[in-house]
Amino acid sequence: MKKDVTTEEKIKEAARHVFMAKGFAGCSSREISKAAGMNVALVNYYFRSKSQLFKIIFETAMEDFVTSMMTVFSSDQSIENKMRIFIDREFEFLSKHPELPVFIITEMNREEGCSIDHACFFEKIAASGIFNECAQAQLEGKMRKINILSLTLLIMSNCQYPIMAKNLMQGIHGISHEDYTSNLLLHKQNVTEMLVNYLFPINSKTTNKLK
Amino acid sequence: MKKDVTTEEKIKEAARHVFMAKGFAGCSSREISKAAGMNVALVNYYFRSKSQLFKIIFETAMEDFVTSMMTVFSSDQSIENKMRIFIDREFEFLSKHPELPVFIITEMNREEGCSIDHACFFEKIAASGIFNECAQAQLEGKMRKINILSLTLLIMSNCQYPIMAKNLMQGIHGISHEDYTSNLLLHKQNVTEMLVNYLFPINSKTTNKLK
DNA sequence: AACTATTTTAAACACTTGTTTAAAACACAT
DNA sequence: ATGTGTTTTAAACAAGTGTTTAAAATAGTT
Repeated sequence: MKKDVTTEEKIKEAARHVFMAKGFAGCSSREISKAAGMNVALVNYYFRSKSQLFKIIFETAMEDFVTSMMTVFSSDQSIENKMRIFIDREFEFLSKHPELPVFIITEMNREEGCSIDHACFFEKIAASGIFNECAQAQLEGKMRKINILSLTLLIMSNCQYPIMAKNLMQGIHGISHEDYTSNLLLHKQNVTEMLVNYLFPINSKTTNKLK
Repeated sequence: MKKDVTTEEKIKEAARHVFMAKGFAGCSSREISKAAGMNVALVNYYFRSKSQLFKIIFETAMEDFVTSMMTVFSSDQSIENKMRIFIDREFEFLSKHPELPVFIITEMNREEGCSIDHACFFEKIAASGIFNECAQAQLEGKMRKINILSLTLLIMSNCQYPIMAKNLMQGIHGISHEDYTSNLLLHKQNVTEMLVNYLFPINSKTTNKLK
C-alpha cells in the first residue's frame, strides 16, 4: 500500500529540521527518529548511518541555497534590476529558511565533513555565467569596477547576515521577533538603495525602480 | 611553587580553542583535557562541569566581542571618522579572532544555553552612548536618517560576514587562504567607501580620510 | 490460507559521554 | 623525616552514543 508520506521522507523531513536547528554534533540519531515518530533502527535501515543521512540533508540544503541565488540571473533584465530582484528574492528566501546560512557556514568548517564534496555546488554558480555577466557590465562601464569576490561579499553580507544574527540583534536592541521581522523589510530597502548607489553610481537615479 | 602558566589557565586556553573551533556540542571534556595536556578529572576539579567551563569561555568571548566594538567611541573624532576607524578596527580584530562571530551566533541560538544571561553584555553597549551619539548626529543632519537597528546591521553585516564566510567564499571563487586574506584588505576599503557614502551623503567627499 | 518479501520493532552491542571517587604525587612547613 | 594541605591521576560510574541483530508485524501474491 502506498502511503501519503513515505517513511523515508518522514525521516528526511525530521532530520532536516533537527540537523538545521542543532547541527550534526548537536543531536543524536534517536532524537531524529523520535522527531519522525519511529524507532532508531529504522533510520539506519533507510540511510546506512547518521553521517550518510546528514550528507543527504546537507547536499539538498546546499542545492537550495545555490539554486535560490541563480534563478534571477537567467532573466533578461538590466544588470541593475537583476540586482534589485536578487536582493528581494534573497531576503524572501532566507526569511523562509533562516537557519540555512549558519548551517552551511558551520558545517563547512567541520573537519569531519562527512566526506562531502562542496566543489560541485560552486561549479554550478560559476557555470551559470553570473560572474562573467558582471565582469562584462563592468567593462561596459555599467557597473563599478570592484573585483568579483568583493562584489559577492557585499551582496551576501547584506542579505545573509541580517537573518543569521537575528537573536544577537534582538538582544542588542531589545526588540521582539515581530518587531525584528518588520524592521527587516525596512532594512532590505536600505540595503538595496545602498548597494545600487554604490555599484551603479551613474545611472542609479534615472533607472526604473522595481515595481 | 608558582608555575609560569597555572593549570587553571592552561585549561581555559585549551577550552577556548576547542570550544571556538567545534562548539559546545562538538567536543568532549576529554578532548579539552587532552589539548591542555592533562587528566579529565582536573578539568572538573577546577571548573565544576563542562557547562560551567563553557559558560566562562563564552562570557569572556562576549566580553571581547563587545569591548572591541566600543573602544572607538570614546574618542573625540567626528562621527564619520569614528565610523572609518571602527570598520578598520573591526576588520583587524576579527582577523585575529575569526571564529568569534559564528561562535557567538551559534551558541546564542542553542536552547540549553548553559543558563547564560546575555542581557548584561548588551546593556554595556547601550550604556556606552553609541546609539545616542548616532541619533544626535542624525538630528543634526550629519548622518542619514535610518533607524539604529538598520545602522547596526549595515556595519555588522559588512564587517563580520566576510570573516565568517571565508571557507564558503574560498569555495565559491576557488581561491587560497592567502589570496582571500589579501583580498579582504581591498574589500575593507570598498566597505568603508560604500558605508561612508551611504551614511554621510553630503560631506563624504570633503572630509579628511583616515591617515 | 499459506508463503514471501518488505517494513518496523525491541533488544543488545561496543564505545563514548560527563562526572565522581579514592588513591597517589606533590609542595611545604615544622 | 613527618605531617598537612593541595594538586594530579587512574579507575570507575551510570547514562547516552551510533550501529547491528534477530524477531515481530505488515503487505502482497498465489
